[in-house]
Amino acid sequence: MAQIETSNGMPDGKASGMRKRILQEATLLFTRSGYNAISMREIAAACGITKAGLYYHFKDKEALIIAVMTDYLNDIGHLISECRAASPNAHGRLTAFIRAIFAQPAEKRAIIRLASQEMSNLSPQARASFNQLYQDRFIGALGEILTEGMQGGELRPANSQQLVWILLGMMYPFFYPGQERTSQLEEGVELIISTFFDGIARHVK
Amino acid sequence: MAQIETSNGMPDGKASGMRKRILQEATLLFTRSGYNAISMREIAAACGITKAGLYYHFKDKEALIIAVMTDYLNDIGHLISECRAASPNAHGRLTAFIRAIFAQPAEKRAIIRLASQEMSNLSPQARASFNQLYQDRFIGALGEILTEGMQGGELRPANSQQLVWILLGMMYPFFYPGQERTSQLEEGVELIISTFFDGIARHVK
DNA sequence: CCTACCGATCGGTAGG
DNA sequence: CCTACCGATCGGTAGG
Repeated sequence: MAQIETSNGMPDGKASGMRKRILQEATLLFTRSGYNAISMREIAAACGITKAGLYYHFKDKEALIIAVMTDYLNDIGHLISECRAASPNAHGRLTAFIRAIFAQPAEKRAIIRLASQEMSNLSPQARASFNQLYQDRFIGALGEILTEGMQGGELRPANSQQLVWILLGMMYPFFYPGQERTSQLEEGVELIISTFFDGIARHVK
Repeated sequence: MAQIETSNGMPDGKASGMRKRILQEATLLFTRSGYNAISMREIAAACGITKAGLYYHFKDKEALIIAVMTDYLNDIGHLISECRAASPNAHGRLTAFIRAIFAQPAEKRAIIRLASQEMSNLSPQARASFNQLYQDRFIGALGEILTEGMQGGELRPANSQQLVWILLGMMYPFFYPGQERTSQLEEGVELIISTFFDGIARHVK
């Protein structure tokens, strides 16, 4: 493939173009096969550079996956803020969040799974700092929406943190590179929403 | 540590004792850190034998993880049969299943997560055959319980296969080696059950 | 960003 | 010929 760089000769710029390219390719490869299954050589080859070139942009392999996950967590943080502003109640806010996540490219939302999956393979320091970001930007922000919904009487009282995990868990199977699951994605999204809020039992109206 | 073998001198027996020991240790290590993060040397050391000894019992690393996952899938198959027999309706059968899974040692139920997670790291042949077993013993068996519940009017109509994935997804976060999640496990189990069947919205009775 | 490499460790197998 | 391994090393590859 030909090179895609639209500009070069920027010696001190942070957004070098290649850095973004590396993050894109690493996201694809890591979410497809896992952190340990992907070598720095493979990522370099996907980017059209050598392995040593990778180490110019990222200190080591861990710094690369941390960048992938941190960038996405920041996106998620903004997304949750928008969903909160878009509706006054928990149902509206959370359905907006769920639909927005599934409107993303599959390899983007797969980073949520990647983060849970590879947390144990991070160094203790990286794990600690990333875990805090994960809690602040993601789990905590969703938990607040649930807590407010319970206080307003919209939702029945429960452990908000556990409910966040349960909601994310329901979405989890759709974060794998599935086969025909893609064509049934819209159906799955609505099933997640209706199950989470109303359950699957046939209620007497 | 001392050897734990209770008997020896069984020249033609298949259950050699060491084979079970290997499967136990591999289960712990693989579920804790993932397939690629654990070396055959580490598994051998945990068993008190050399790496070459491992290869006497298992042809290669893939055969070992396949054995871990297949043995557990067979247990699950029996478990689902028992849950089916224990109750006449979907609610009773599935709550029995969920409670039984969470009554297992954490590293046992973590194999469910391991299977989803490491499927992509298996060779195409192994993946194909394992996927079929997974579908037969697990996903399909649970899907049947849901389908029957819908036909009997107990559950509202929906895509059974997707609902199985959603139910397993809800349990998924509790399949990680969590910290304080263990003390809140019973609360989490009941929250999964009540959410799956009734949802989290405050319904008018 | 590349060429040219390193210490170490990977999964797997030899003869005994 | 068999079992249940061991000590040493194979060809390749990991991150750096």
